[in-house]
This record gives sequence, C-alpha cells and structure tokens, in this order.
Amino acid sequence: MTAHTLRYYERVGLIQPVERARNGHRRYSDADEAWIHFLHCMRATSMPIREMQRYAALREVGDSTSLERRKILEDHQAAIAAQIVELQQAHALLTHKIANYRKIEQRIRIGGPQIIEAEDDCTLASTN
Amino acid sequence: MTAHTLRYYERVGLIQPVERARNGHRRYSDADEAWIHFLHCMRATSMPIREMQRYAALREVGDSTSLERRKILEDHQAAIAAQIVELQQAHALLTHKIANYRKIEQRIRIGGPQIIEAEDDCTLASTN
DNA sequence: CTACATCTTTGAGCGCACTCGAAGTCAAGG
DNA sequence: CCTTGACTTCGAGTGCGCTCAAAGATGTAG
Repeated sequence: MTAHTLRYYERVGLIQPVERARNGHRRYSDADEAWIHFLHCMRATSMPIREMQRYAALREVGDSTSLERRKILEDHQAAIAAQIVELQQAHALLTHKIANYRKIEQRIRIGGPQIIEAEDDCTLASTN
Repeated sequence: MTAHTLRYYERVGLIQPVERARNGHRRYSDADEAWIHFLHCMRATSMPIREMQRYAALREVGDSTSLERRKILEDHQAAIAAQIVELQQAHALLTHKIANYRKIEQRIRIGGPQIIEAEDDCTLASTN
C-alpha cells in the first residue's frame, strides 16, 4: 500500500483525517493502521471501493449501524467463498493442462511428432 | 460472457476468427467454446489480458511452444494458490468480525449501552 | 549554510477491461 | 411489402482504482 493510495483513500473518505505532527506530517496510530489493514484485506479480496465507503460511513455513525455493517461483511464473506470455489476449480483445470503439456514435451523429446497429424491440445475437450 | 466481450476478445487476438454462416454470422465450434471457456476461467482468476494474449499467440505456433505455455500456466497456478490463501485469511477475519458485531447487537438488545464509553469495535486491535 | 530527502497539496492522467452506440445487412413471420 | 430482431462493423466512451506531477514546506546530515 503506497503513500499515494493512502492519500487517495483519505480523499474518498475511507480514512478519516489522521493526527498530524507539528510539521503537518501524518501520524498513523495503531488503530489507524489496524483500520488500514482491514481496508487492504477487503480490497485484496475484491470488495469495491464503493462498498468500503458505505461500510466506513456506517462505522462513523457508531454501534447503531451494527446490523447493516454485519450484512455487508456477511455478503462479502459469501462472495469470498464463491471466489475460493472458482479459484480451486481453475487450479484443478491448470493441474490437468500442465500434465498434458508435460506429455507433449515427452513426446517431442522421444523424437519429434511420430504421428503426423499431431493431436493438438486444442482439439482435446477442456484441455485448451 | 457477453457478445460484446467475445468481439473484443477476437479484436485483441484472444480468439481467432471463427467460421461464419452464409449470412456472415459467427458459428462457434465445440473447440471454440472450449477455448472460450478456458479464457473465461483464466480471466475469472485474474490473469491479465496481456498474459492471455501471450499464451494465445504461443498456442497458434504449435507444440514447440509447450514449455513456454506450461510456464505461463504454472505461474498462474501459483498466483491462484496465493490468492486462495489471501481469500481464506480474509474469510477468517470476517468470521471474527461478524461474531463481534453479533456481540454488539446483543449488548444493544439487552438494554442500550450500559458502559458509557462503549468499546467501539474500532478500538479493538484487528477487529475494525 | 547548503544539499537532499521527505513530506504536503491539488488536479490531472493512465491502464485495464470491457461496454456501448450507430449504422448497416440479412432472414423469417405476418 | 413491411416489420422485427439478431447479427455485423468500427470507433468511441465508461468506470474503476489507482498513480503521478508540480510546486512548496520542513527536517536532517555534512
């Protein structure tokens, strides 16, 4: 997370103006850092800035917004669960395809394409 | 995947010009569909278009590019594995935070903030 | 004192990946 | 014959999330 990004987050209201040193430089407290870490986690898992803004605004209001905030987090958690499934599927698909490439390489090492009409990996279903 | 996206993929070279019906309409073969499905999987797991272009170009060349293509897939698979870890961590963090919100809601239901200086979730380390 | 680095501000710019709109062609249905 | 609708082309536009540039203030080292 760059300084530029921190400024940006402040501008769009994700971070409240933090304490300053006498010279005007920002001094981030541990609480600030924890909050920034949380923002980072949410972004890293594809929560849109808009959603984070909604959450941050509710957080400013206080405990009375607990339900709404919880809903946001629960929704995002569900989105994360879905993402994990997609990633796992892609991971499995890649394992399959990588194995196929190893086979192709083996065939080449053994001595060029023995079969003239080499079965391109593209022609194998779901092995492209 | 919208028609617009398919056209876009064709324009940027991810999809080779496909067969056409007499009227000029595209006819996607099963092989085309498999390839498109693969592209979709890679995009869904955050492979950049540029990388997919590199892969698609190598694929056009043929089996001799197996090693390079395998490397691309292996790298992406590693990226996916890393992504899964991040998502799992965020998922765990959210479980924690959601539980905390339930506690806050419980406290509110029991009868308003008993403690005047209510411990805002913001003040709890890594519970923001 | 002089460099030099590091922060400050603001608005503008950028890269990515679509996404859309306009104008045109064609095929079938009523 | 005329409408409807699905396709075609191409360039231009959009939204997101940064990312940077310029000009200025301040602090630290030699």
